[in-house]
Amino acid sequence: MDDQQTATAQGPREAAAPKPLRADAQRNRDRLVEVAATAFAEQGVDASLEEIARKAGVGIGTLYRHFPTREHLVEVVYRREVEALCAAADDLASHHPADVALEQWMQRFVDYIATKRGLAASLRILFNTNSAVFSDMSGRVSLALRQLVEAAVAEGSIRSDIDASDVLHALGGIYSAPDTKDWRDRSRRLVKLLMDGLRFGAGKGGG
Amino acid sequence: MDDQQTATAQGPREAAAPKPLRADAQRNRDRLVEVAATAFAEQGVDASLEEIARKAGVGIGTLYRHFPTREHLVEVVYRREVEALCAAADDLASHHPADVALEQWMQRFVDYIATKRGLAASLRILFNTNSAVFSDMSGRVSLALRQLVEAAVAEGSIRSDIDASDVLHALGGIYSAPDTKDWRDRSRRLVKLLMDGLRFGAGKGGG
DNA sequence: CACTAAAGCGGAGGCGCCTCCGTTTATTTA
DNA sequence: TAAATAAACGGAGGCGCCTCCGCTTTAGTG
Repeated sequence: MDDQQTATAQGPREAAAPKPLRADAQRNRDRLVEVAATAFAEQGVDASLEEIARKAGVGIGTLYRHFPTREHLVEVVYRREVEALCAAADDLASHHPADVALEQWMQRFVDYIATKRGLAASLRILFNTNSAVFSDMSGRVSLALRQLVEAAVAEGSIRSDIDASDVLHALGGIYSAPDTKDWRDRSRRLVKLLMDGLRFGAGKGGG
Repeated sequence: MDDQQTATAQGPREAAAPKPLRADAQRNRDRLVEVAATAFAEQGVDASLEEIARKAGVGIGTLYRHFPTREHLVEVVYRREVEALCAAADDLASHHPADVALEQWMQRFVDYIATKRGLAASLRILFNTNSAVFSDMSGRVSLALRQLVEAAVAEGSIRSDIDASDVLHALGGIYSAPDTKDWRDRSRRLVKLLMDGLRFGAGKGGG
């Protein structure tokens, strides 16, 4: 995740040498992504690029050299966040009982989605333009979820007659829920409810 | 079609009094639509609004008063063109044998689509935002087509074992064809081919 | 360390977007 | 026709986008 370029959509066949950036360039690039992540979260994907550059302490020209279009920048930020979400799965799994890890991860998922609501339209454009990005990312997310669910089933802390895709389906309901003011709270409750259901009748000795 | 406002998406229930525009306002509005139609056709929907205003001989403020967003203007232009296309159907029908009218209308349809290729993405945004526009417009187009087809069948100049929806389906193929350089020519040939097929085995005395 | 080429920087400049509001004009009323 | 007023005009101004290119910094070489 901290690797340098996260090359923007490699050409169709093979990934040519990504070529290491000069130290200062790398620093600026990281700064820009960092600032952009905040800006997009706070103001949506229409946040001013000039302001992002300013806050990152670089010239607008530098921003454009690294990210020739707004979409490039959005994509990199989006990837980074999905990867952080997936990394959190491993982290939670190694510090908590499996069912707790699952629950906390789902709550974090809700938080993540919360920042993306309203950006749906813009993201949809991105996905239409480059649908590989979307399938790649959603693949990672569902992999992370599957591992958490399977661990919890194996541990016997949730019931064994469901699988990851059922849980994903339930989370899908969260995403498509109308965008009301109390969306976040309702979603958190929904996750709790879901966990209660999952824990109910868990075989103490595993599936 | 020369009516004044072509109100931009009336509220959900009922159309309130559209209120006549002042004479100068009407004149400016018409001018803007006229110029915009040309500009969009030549440069795509990203044509400069300031330049459109300039060419129409009005200030940018006037343009924005009439069309608060770019999409409003695009929509009005789009409607106007669809209506012209449909009106052409009646006109052709009353000046030519039905099969000739049908053929010429389809060629004109190809021309129309030709100007819209590449704008697909922008139009899709419009339709996502306001899908009523799309269904309304496509309804008009298919009505026009149906009348032409039925007249030709009745006249006996094309075969009677097909109907308008078959023809529409064939035209759909044209639209979704890849956007190559020779698209227009290929489409014209396709229309000819389609007409040959339609004429083949036409009952001389009607269906 | 000095030197150099390549890589990177950054902001001025030109353009477009859109809002705001003082000025102009069409229409109504007397 | 003149006055009154609501409607419409239009462009200056502030901001953002993006390109272009002269200047600076880094990484390599002797």
